[in-house]
Amino acid sequence: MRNRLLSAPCLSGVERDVLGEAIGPPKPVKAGADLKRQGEGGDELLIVTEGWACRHLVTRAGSRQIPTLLVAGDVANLDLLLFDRVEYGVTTLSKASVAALPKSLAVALAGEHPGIALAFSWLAMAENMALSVLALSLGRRSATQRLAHLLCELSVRLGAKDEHSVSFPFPLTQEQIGDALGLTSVHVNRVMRWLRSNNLIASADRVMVLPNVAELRRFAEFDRHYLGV
Amino acid sequence: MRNRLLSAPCLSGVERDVLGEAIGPPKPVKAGADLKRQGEGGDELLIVTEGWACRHLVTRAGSRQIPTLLVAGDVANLDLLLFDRVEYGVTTLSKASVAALPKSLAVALAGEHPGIALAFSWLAMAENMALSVLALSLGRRSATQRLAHLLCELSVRLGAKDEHSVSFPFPLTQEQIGDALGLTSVHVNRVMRWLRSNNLIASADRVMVLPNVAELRRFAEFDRHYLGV
DNA sequence: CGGTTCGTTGAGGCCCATCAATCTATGTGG
DNA sequence: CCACATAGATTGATGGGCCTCAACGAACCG
Repeated sequence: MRNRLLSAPCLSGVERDVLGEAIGPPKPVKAGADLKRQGEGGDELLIVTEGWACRHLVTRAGSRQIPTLLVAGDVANLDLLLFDRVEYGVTTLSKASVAALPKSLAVALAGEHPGIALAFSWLAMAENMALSVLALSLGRRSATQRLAHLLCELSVRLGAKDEHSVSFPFPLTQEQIGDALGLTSVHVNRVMRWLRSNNLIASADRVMVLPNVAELRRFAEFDRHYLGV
Repeated sequence: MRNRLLSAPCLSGVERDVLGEAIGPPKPVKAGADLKRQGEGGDELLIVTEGWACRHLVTRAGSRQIPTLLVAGDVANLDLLLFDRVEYGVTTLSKASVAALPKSLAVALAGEHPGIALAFSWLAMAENMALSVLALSLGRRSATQRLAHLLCELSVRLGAKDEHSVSFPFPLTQEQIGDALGLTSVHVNRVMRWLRSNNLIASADRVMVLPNVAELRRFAEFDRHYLGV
């Protein structure tokens, strides 16, 4: 089972085990469940073990932005470790399973094991790079490139084999995609049509197919280095 | 002298001193100097002690995005601590002074002092929240709100007194502002004109004046909580 | 079978980019 | 000290990418 936190390179074998055992058992959650409201606190880190979730922010007018999509193995609210409140909400986007790591326990472990403290840093810095690349997308890329780039990123994060053609489960609605890309669902639809008609994607039922990953990456100017992989 | 890293709440007094003494002396740098190229490595953390700098990414077509403006006290390339290469460039935007903290020394200190390791985490997570809020701006806010929000953020980060009217040094060109907001310099100019004609800003020579901070914040939907202050 | 969510498509309009010109400020060399 | 070059600010005209509004179809579900 993939776990982004446990895969930090700065963890020793012992530390990895200790940290792994501190994480509670996964619990099933419905789609569309608000795990955390924007600005709330809480006393446990949430780890998505199955399905999809996201962090999101909302303007007063009600439009939503998803800075981070969360897939199996991702930590939802890492910031909570060192901040009392967290400025984003966490919501499931599909049926999912979520495990908890008590904040106090995480802090204690970080104090005892330097490698665990570094693992938290590592994860935070990795998210940092991803968010910087997102800023480039949102600020400077066309809608088409933005979507293409997101799909390239997800194919890597979901561990798809690096072959000519790639496919992975993809349960998001076009509205949710739009919220991740700063677009409306209507425009996401048109952009997907364009990518499909150019054989860069071939979505089926809840499954995304990238028939020619190399070309899609070239088109999106995707460079996987920023994912820390 | 403000220092973002040393102001982490998880540092003990001793740790703060130890970390402070590990940082080298500030060295003067010209405006527009490339301290680090996109994708480069390096063996020292850079800390801006005076003037302005930025992290930036560039598309193949050459358009630039600045995810983070760096002012006095900010760490430029924190990610370097745990990653071999860093996916953004660092450039000064004005005449500046920059101090260095050797990477190996920083890692060693983090290993000996849990509080120092947590301070790195703290800073990374704080940047994380700022980047998430940036994503909301870039994805969902109008150009005018984006600029207003940036100015509100800078007034807080530069430590301006929280009075009815606020002013702070502001040496950026309109092109650099555009790169931070995902806009062209031409449009930045028009947006500034609009804000000026509505008495929300009153820029003088290299100095930004916010005559009515409360109203500007309301307009920008600015909530300083995300800055971890 | 009716209701709801999501995908799809069209028409029209606005925000912001693009291209281009002018103006000012700053500095530089003769 | 002036002529000139350069960078940045300002303004106009035009166009396009994406939003908004609206309608309809398709899939799913109780």
